[in-house]
Amino acid sequence: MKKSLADKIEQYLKVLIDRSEEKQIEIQRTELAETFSCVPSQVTYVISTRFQEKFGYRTESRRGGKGFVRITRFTISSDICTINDAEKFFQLINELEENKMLDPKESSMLKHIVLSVSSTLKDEDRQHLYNSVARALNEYLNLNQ
Amino acid sequence: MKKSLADKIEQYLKVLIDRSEEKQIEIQRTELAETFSCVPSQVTYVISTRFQEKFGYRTESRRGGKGFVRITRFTISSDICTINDAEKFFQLINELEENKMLDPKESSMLKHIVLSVSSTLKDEDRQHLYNSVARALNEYLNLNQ
DNA sequence: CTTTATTTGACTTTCTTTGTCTATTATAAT
DNA sequence: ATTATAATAGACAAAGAAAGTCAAATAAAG
Repeated sequence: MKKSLADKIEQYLKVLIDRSEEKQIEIQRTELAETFSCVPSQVTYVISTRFQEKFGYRTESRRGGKGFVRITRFTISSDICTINDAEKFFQLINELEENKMLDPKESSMLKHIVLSVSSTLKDEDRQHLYNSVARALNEYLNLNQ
Repeated sequence: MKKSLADKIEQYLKVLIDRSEEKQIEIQRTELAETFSCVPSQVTYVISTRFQEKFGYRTESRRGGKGFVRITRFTISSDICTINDAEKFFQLINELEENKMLDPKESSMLKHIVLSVSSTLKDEDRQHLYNSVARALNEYLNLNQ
């Protein structure tokens, strides 16, 4: 397969992430664009298509002077949580966020809390947690229009 | 991350606060500006963007001769270890809301979810839930300053 | 040939830096 | 005591420095 520019940038970033201690890198969009002699929005394109949550990456960024894009690879260690349920729960939250039922902060707060709490539970309790939180959240959102 | 000047000043102040006995410092805006070779309003900018109530800081100041800016880090008084019933949990949430660490919507959403989930649990699991959610929430709020 | 993915560029938003002008307060002068 | 002066900090706005958005043009895949 002939590698597109997007593929090359993707690979470049993934190598950087793999090599990094924290499985996390920070880049400057403009700088990276210069490295690959392309427009900055090309970098945005690569990040938004290849480094989504569903692929195990999270991104944050800051605009303005000394701005950056941070990409983190998160690994859900399969022995601690049943990927299936956590994943479905995350999916639900993401959907709700997309549909503007949840703000980004609310969304990330819920994810953090549920993930953290679930890690203290036994397998069957964990499953119950995802389920009951999802139902409670649904109920709350219905009650509040 | 390439640190902006604002980031550096922020970090400097946070170190000072952490080291202080009372989690409180007093600085002179002009002096600090000189230390960092910048205009005084840069210091104002850092303080107003990074040391807001929602991040757990309060500021006071006085103009004129012997003027100062005082920054206080306030900590949530509730001891998380003892959060093991609904009442204490709700108290914590209310406190966080008063301190602007949580919006009203976030606050009521959390209450609803935790109450609803807890109603499906046995007594000892319920205790555990309040406690682990409180911990996770605290962790989240700390991570996001 | 149609559909999907990539590339590009113009425009927008956010965050930072700097500067100017205003408000407040302690102190010195009257 | 009253007033003037100097020493602060605050408010606000302009300029600068990134990143984001969106849609049109192009290329690749089916």
